[in-house]
Amino acid sequence: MMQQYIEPQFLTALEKLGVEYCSAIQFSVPRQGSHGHLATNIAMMLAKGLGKQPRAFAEELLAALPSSDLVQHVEIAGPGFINITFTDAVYHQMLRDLHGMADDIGRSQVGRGKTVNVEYVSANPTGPLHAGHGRNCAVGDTVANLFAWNGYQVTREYYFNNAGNQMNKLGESIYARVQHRIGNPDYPFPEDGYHGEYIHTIADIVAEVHASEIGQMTEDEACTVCRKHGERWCFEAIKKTLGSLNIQHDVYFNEDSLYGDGKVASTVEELRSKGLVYEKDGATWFALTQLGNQQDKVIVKSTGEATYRLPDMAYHRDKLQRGYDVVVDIFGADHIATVPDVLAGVRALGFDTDRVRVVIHQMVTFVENGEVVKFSKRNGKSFTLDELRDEVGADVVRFFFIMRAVGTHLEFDLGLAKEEGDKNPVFYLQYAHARVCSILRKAQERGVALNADADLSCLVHPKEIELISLLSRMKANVERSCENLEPHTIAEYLRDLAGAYHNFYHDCRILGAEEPLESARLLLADVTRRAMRNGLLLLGVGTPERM
RNA sequence: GCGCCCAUAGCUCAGUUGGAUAGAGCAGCAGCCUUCUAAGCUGCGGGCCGCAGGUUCGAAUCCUGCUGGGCGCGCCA
Repeated sequence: MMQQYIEPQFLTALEKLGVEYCSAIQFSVPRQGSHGHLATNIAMMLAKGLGKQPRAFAEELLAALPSSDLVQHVEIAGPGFINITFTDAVYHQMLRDLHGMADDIGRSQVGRGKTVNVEYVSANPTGPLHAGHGRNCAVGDTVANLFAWNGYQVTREYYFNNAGNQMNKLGESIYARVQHRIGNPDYPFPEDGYHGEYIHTIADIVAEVHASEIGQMTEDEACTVCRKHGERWCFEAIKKTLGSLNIQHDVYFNEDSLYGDGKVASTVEELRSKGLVYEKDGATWFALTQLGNQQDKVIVKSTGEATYRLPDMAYHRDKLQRGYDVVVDIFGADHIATVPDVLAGVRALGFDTDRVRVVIHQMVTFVENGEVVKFSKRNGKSFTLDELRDEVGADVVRFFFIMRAVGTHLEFDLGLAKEEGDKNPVFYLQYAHARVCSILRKAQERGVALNADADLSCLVHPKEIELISLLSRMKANVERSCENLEPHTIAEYLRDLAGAYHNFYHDCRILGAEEPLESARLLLADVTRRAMRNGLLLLGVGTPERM
């Protein structure tokens, strides 16, 4: 936001010097206060091509720079940086502009008119979500939110498979428990069956609902009944878990439908017509090596069933055909091997895979008291996302899973997560929000009204300027976070923002300050409240007004 | 053996797409509430940015090669 006041003047100066430069001038906010409010390396970037010394060229540039009452002074530093120090008037103008945005602070329109499909969670209905799924859920939903906050029209999609081996195992596992229940304790439990507590729960339901007829059915019929109950139960459980984390999908896409409407078959035929498919050992192979990948892979087994790669390609083709400008996949690191194959296939089918953006997040380790926690304390088996949420709360779940860069292995500290106080980073943000709300409430009680026309020129304290500066950068941060698919940068930004507010609050008395200071500070507090609130909404966590 | 990801303070991690003296939280130590929420703020200590080369005005960041860890490499998903 700040650079909009100075960039045109640099362009004018360059023009005056007869230097052609087409890309945007880079400005950055220096870490160090003594380096001014904004710095540019433009002189260093261009000096070499012009055969000049960076500092000498910077001198020429400054001489050609039109004067402005928004700029206090400009200086050349170090190897050729140009450091710009603004007058406080720039900050007052920015705060005024931010206030004018009302509840749109931090929103951008860079994606206006564009559509995006974000696919995430996508766990098959063979059981409740486990704690490790949490990262996919939180990252996916936050990425979807980021697109929405950048003006894109977003479709949140869940891809699932309710056919095949794993689902049959589910049905068989439930059926075995039903048999145990109805007086057949020796009925064999399937090898690699599902052992969770929930299988018993579903078996209870089946035994109750189908009490009379289950004994009459053939094993196959009974397993099918069990599988259907299992699927329904699991999906309900999954959706309930997601709902409790503030996550709702727009589309549940059934993999099986790709067989029904011929999209899987046509994918094979199209690839075959391009000479990329061959038969060997009774199976159908996809010639990935011809596309530069490491090895050819089976796409239809000798049994006639497809391997997952094939419907995956058909599915991605379908999403691209639906016309989304951007198609985003959120995958765990364990799925990494399939990505290049699927993309190669879709590319071979004639689609521009630049439209596909894949977010691969690394695995999660849960730690408590310095020890790795692998299993649930409650049942000694897998640790469910519900249990995690019950233990630490939905806000903490969402925040902890996105607070680290997706590319790094995440250590989820349960001890820290359960902490309801100052150590917990979510509370730090929420507390800042609640604190601003509190002061606005108090102002109202005292009859001090928020004045949109307040004279802001009295805001000159360094902590006030720093807070405004940070607020002015929110939109750019939201844009960059979306462009790079890096939700954690929002968490970082909000921590800085909360810190800047606490600093301001500590050093600058608001209520009771002499007018026009009181009104100006109150306005600054209110803008901070809305920015903080928007940031928390973007992350999908609560925005408490009292704590 | 091959592919992808990672390596930064005692611990967990940031690092503005290659910038100036590498930052934060936690842990440790020392301070700040008769006034708007102390779930806050201030200060101190703590570093061969895994190792070795290379690219250039300039590298934690880019390239190459090592070392150490994670995830994969199936006619499972």
